[in-house]
Amino acid sequence: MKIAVSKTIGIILRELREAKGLLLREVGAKLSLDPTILSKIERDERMPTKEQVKALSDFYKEQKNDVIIAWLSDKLAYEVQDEDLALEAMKVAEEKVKYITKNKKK
Amino acid sequence: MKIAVSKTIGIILRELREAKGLLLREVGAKLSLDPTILSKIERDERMPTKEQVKALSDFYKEQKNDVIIAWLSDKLAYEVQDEDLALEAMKVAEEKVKYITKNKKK
DNA sequence: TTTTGACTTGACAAATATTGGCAAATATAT
DNA sequence: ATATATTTGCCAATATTTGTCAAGTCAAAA
Repeated sequence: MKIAVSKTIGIILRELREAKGLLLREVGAKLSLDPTILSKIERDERMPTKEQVKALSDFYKEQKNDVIIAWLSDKLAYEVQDEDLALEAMKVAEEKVKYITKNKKK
Repeated sequence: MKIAVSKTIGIILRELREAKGLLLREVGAKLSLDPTILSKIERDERMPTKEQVKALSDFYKEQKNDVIIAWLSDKLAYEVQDEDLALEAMKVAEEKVKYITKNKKK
C-alpha cells in the first residue's frame, strides 16, 4: 500500500486502520488508547502526542516513517499556516535544522 | 544593516537594539514590555508571543520581515530539532503549506 | 421499526505548559 | 566603590492540552 506523502496524519491513520479492517476499539485496545481519542486523531481534530505517534507508528510498522513524517509535517504546517511569510520561514527553518543536525554530538 | 537570515530571533533582536544604542529598559518602555522578559527573549531563553513579535517587528520596522521570519523559523526548527526525520518532514510541510495557501480564500 | 454496533461530538476537570513580573544576583561602566 | 544595566531564579496567574464520559448520530441487521 502506497500512501501519498502529503496526507494528514489523521487520514493516513484512518486508511491504515481500514486497510487492516480493524475497529477503533480494536486498535485502541492494542495500544491502550481510548477509542474516542483515536477517533479524534483520525479526523484531525486532535494531534496525537509523541507517545501516541510512537505507539501508532510501531503498530503500523510497514509505514512507520510515513506516519511520523505526516505527524511532524502537520505540526509544522499548522504552526505557520496563517502567516504570510510561512514559506520563507520554512526555508530558513530548514537551514537551521541542517545546522543543528550537523553540530549535534552523535 | 544586513542580517544573516539564519540567526535566531534573539540574536537578531539584540543586534537591532544595540545597533540603535538602546537599553532593554528603553525598548521595553516603548513596547510596554518588561525589560526582563525582553532580556530573556534576546537570549533565546523565551520565545516571544505573537503580540510581542508584532510589537518588536514594528519597532524595528526596517527589518520587519527578518524579525518575523527568524521567529517563525525558530519555532519550526525547535519543533523538529530532535527528530531523525526532521528534514523530510520539513519538505512535506512545505507542500502542505503551499496547498493550504493556494486554497485559502483571500 | 427497533435494535445493535461503530463511530462522533461536546463538555468537563485534571494535567501541562507558558507567561509576566518581582526581587535578588551579577555584570559593566564610570 | 557607586550607579546603571542586565541576568537569573522563582512563582502565581493564565492558557493550552489531555483523557474521559455521557449522549449523540448513523447505517445495517434483525
